[in-house]
Amino acid sequence: MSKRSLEVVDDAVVRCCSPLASDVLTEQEAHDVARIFSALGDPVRLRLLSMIASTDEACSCNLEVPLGKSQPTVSHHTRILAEAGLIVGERRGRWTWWRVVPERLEIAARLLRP
Amino acid sequence: MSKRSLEVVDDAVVRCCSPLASDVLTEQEAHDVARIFSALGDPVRLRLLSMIASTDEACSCNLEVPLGKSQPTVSHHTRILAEAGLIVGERRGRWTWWRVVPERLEIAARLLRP
DNA sequence: CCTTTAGATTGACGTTTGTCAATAAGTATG
DNA sequence: CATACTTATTGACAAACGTCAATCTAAAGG
Repeated sequence: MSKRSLEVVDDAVVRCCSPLASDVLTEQEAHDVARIFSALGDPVRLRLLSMIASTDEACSCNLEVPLGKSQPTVSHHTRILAEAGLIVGERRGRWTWWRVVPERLEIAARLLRP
Repeated sequence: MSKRSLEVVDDAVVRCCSPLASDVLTEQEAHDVARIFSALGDPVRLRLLSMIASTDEACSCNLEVPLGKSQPTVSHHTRILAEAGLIVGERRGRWTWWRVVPERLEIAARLLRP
């Protein structure tokens, strides 16, 4: 695991993919995109992501309460979203500010819709 | 569990949702959409889906070999995709023919891209 | 320094998931 | 019916996941 948990761990998928119906995904492509979708495949993470997406930047300190999850749990989920490249965090002073990475969402969207 | 495993189990999500950034997802919305994304969140299922999407209809008999998975495993994955509403299966004679449900993919896509 | 605060990490736990062998169920054909 | 064939289901098992209490790390302010 990377020393800095905030960065995108796997960016090979940036070049991925044609729409689902165009070509059969290779195992590598499928593996890479599945990482994005499985990060999206949890209700708590989806709400987390929509909270971050609804503002320009969101501080972790504002996410815990509305989610109704413990601080370690929120941290766990932000980590997974970050490792999937869907959000990036920037530490400023005491707080970490999160924002979405639209290009990353676009990769997933492009697979689902021509 | 439904008696007929081929039908869509949960279609409440058909009305879902605005793009991620528009509003914070409710728990119910998040739960419903997460079901779609988590069905997409496995490499084998993604390849399965892209195989089906690449032809009008795909027979299970043609999926096993290229996937390199056992017959029960393929059946398991088609079931999960079907329960997420992403594919529907129709039994014709000995074979089951699968096809994708584009409106269902569209629900997921609309969440990711305005 | 010391204290406080925000966030990450660790460890433990029960649950869910992906996989396959074995078996059952449904369908065509002799 | 009996047999062969295709798909679904069951049961088992290891691996991965979601959760939280406890702990650690890093930053700010006195």
